[in-house]
Amino acid sequence: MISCGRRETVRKGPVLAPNTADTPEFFPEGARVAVLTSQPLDRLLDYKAPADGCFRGAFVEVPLGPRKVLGVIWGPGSGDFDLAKLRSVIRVLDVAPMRDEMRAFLSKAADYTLTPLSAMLRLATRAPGLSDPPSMRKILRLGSAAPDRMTDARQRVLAVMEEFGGMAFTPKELAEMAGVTPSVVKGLVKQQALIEVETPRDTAYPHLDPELPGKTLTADQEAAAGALAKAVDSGAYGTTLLKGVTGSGKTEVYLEAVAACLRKGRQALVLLPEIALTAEFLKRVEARFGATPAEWHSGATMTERRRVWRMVGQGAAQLVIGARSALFLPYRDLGLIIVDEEHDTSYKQDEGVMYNARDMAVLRAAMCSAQVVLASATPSLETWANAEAGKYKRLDLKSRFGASVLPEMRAVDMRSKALQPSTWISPTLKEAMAERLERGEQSLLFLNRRGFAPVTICRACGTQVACDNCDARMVEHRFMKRLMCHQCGATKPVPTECPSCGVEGKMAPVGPGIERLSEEAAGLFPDARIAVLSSDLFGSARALKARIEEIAAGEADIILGTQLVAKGHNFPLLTLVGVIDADLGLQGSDLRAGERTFQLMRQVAGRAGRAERPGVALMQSFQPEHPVIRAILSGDEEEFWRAEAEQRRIAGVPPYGRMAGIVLSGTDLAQVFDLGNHLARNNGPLMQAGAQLFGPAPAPIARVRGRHRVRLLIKADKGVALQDAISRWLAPVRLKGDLRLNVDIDPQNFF
DNA sequence: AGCACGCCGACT
DNA sequence: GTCGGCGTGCTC
Repeated sequence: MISCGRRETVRKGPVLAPNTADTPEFFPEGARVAVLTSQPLDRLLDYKAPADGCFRGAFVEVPLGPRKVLGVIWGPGSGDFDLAKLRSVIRVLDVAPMRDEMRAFLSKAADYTLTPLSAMLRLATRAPGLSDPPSMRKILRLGSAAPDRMTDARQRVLAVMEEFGGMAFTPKELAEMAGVTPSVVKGLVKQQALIEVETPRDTAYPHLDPELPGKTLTADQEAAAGALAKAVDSGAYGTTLLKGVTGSGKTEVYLEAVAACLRKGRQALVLLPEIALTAEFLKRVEARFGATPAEWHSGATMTERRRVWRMVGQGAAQLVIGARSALFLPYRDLGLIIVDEEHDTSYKQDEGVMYNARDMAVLRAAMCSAQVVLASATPSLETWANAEAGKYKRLDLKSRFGASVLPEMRAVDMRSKALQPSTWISPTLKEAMAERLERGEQSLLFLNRRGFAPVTICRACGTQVACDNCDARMVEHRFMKRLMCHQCGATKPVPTECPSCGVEGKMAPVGPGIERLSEEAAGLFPDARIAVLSSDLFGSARALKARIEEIAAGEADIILGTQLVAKGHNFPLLTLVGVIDADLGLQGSDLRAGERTFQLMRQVAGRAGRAERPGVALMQSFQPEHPVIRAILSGDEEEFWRAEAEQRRIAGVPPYGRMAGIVLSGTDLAQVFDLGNHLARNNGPLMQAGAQLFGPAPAPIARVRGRHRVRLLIKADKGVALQDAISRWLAPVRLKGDLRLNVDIDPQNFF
């Protein structure tokens, strides 16, 4: 992460032109107002407006029972609550009020995801200290008085102040800069040669300059950038699919759209998968605009979050680079949303509020007349189909270096290879790796399985060790010398005797995991520097990113990675990608399995030879004639999408039909099933809407953390008002005991 | 989400 | 008798 430093240019007032489009309704003292609180109540509460009144959209503190909670003035009160019991809003908070378009966005998003509005508000207020007054700090200014006696040290301090005229320093910073002790500074303050001024701790983000020269674009990129800029200039809503293979310069192109947006005085947001939000990326943005933008991600400190939230609301952050939830920041005038790697599955939140940030970006943009750019080398079928149907515009970027830079892609037919037991690197792949090693280039082996071995089996009775809480098989993790459940995280020691038949010494690891693959690679190439990139080997996203940067700089010869490595990192020395098991994910019940495999392989393949050196991608497969594998190898993407689209159309599944999942869970299986059966029997609203209901059936992972899970699946035609039917269907449900019900509109994971 | 209210088992 | 378990229900 790049530190912006704390010495920002002091900037008074918002960077953007004042936005006076709407003047929200005012409620005088004592008027009845409806307040949305962040408490999970799922309805508005009436209060009396505070002394001095309040505007619609104001963030307020209200009494709720014995507590004070955060809320937003949503509109006039409903009036059906006893006036005598009505309590007063305590105070209006000192933050930018919520804009009408944001209120509308949260409402629509709540309706779409069937999530209580209060949960949406919580998503939109995930910053600390909103109820506190803006935190202040003391900074120093040059005073008018001259010090009584000029000393060397004092001279140095004043020189620093002169030199950095527009900058704000705390006493400590100034002392450090001038190389003097704090007491020198203190002395100058006492004599009024320096004056202490209280200023808000949260300062505006440095100004971004869209007029700085960008990278030289090819004619192709120029045309795409021009089209995006024109769309942004229109000031209207629109969505564009920006498709281009790795190395085609998508980032440079969409940064020009950002530049157009900044020129217009509107804010821009670049959404990235969390893992792609790297220092390297921020450096590219800084190089284009001359300063670092605001950054929003899960690892941000409280202080950073507060500053981003407040400054975004004041229009004092022109550009936010952020993960999924940056979509819910209180932008003052959002004109452009880039969703980079739009197909990435991490855009779908699978816990709590289950939303797809890609879809919500389109919704938000439609509500605030902004443009959306969905960027990807391998778009999701939904996006591809929307472009086909003309709902989205589509811009295709050719590779900057011509077609020749696409790596040579070949399948390694594993049926003809007689591999040693418990080895997974074919001779073909081994040979290619040896070549790279000799030339000082990097190889990457991709295997989407964490741990050492996915299964531990008893060679005496065939029992597979399963988790005590879930029905999932436990994965051996040799680095921590334990078995782990990837569903609930429970661990236990690797048993020496079979938990089922009791026979000693017959427990054996079966199948490959990334750790085991690294042992094999180390055995084949004892002198090579091997790096393993698996999410469970890193304590923090920061540590992982740091390691990725080291590797990119050449700190490894062989990189072994899980899903992580397919997410848009640039390894300039990489010229070989080996996909250990290209068949993983082709089978299975997930309707997007084919698409996922396709994206993953394309993207992993895109790693190879991104720089000047040509790359090779080898895919080890037991079914090299499978349409997905063949589509990848042939390079004919459109053919793949057309075939996949046709299959989905026939099956009536997204994007040609609508789906929703209902997951019921609880500790008592019978109770969970009872509820499932009850829901299935009382399915009137669904049937009236013409939807189909499947289940209840045990969810694919039937037990997680000791809770039984039962799933209902709803399928409907595209035109059906699915949310409306589901909410009418579920309205009478009262959950007893520890039963839980989760609605997942457009499920991505079928778990 | 909290927090109170309330209705049944094992203690002084 | 009463202390406290956490199921149920309310918060303008």
